[in-house]
Amino acid sequence: MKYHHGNLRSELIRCACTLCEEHGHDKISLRGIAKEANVSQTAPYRHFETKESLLAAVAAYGFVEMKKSIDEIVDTSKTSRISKKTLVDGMLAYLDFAQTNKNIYEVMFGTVIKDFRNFPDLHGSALDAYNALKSSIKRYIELKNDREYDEKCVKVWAFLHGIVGLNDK
Amino acid sequence: MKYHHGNLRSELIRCACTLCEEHGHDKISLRGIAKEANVSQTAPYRHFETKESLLAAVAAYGFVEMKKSIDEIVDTSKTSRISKKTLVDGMLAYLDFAQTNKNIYEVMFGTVIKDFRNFPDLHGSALDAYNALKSSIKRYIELKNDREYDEKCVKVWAFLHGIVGLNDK
DNA sequence: GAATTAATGTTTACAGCGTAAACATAGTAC
DNA sequence: GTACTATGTTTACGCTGTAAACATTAATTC
Repeated sequence: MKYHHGNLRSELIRCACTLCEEHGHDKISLRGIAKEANVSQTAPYRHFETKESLLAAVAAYGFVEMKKSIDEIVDTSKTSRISKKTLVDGMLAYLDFAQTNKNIYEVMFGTVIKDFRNFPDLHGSALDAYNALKSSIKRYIELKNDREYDEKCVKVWAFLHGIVGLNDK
Repeated sequence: MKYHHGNLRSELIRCACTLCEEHGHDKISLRGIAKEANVSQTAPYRHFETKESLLAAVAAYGFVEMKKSIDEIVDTSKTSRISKKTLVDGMLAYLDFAQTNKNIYEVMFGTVIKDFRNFPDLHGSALDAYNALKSSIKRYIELKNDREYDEKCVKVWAFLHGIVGLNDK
């Protein structure tokens, strides 16, 4: 085995995602992730300042995948009208993602990461996911201005997020 | 100082609530709580099987307080009609409680407690809070049967919970 | 009321955690 | 080739949840 891994950073994120989804974010340790990647327990510190910032990368990955899920139903690059069914399918895609990636979803929306602004990548990919939902709303109803789309989008997102949060309770 | 505390159990819950609301559930330790209550670090184990079950008591306390908050606006023991404003005020009471008790709310709805059914008291007080919201809906609109009230109540709760969850994001 | 038992406290111990510091090795630039 | 930088390892520290053994007090039994 060679001393330098080559692409440890992305490998760590991959391992973290796998272990997180398998056991939950509160059951995984930096040491366990390092072990899974076959490196020493402190190797992650060459790529991530803290455990939180590795989990921020996990969350960022989650938002990218979430956007993909929505995009597969409603192509956000287009602007033509969509049916109510398609809009609802997009929302169901959100719920399906949350259910399939329960533990990563928890990292994305829980209190593990205290402030998204500390992690620009995460902040960016979260915004992308938000805009995917907003775009699908734009293609469904006509509103006066962007502000109104934001208001509608936040309501929809809150409802969806609420359903996810109350699930199994 | 006497050897036996007298009412350590409730004192521990009180300390846990205080420290939790002050620092967040992920920043507090059993040892810290024990120290706050002026007992040895393992004393809590005479009253709680695990840290999780002490936090379950914190969550239960939260639901009791939450029900109180709603009850103060909409007396759930009565059945007379209420105005839309009163209903909305009840919902605002929910949001206000969540904001004021941010960290305890996190314990109530987060993944700290894996399964409410492991903690009958918690399960009961959560149900009481749910029924307080449901009662206020009953006093506002007339629906066909209890099932429909449940559907409506879940939607309202999901929306409220979603708003709380997306706050500061 | 003394003896026994149960309840509730303390002390000690252990393995796992995040992470800081010192050190080792490998790839890059001149 | 030599210096520098990036990226790995080893070691160490204080904190954590909690198990086990022990101490003290309260409750129960006779």
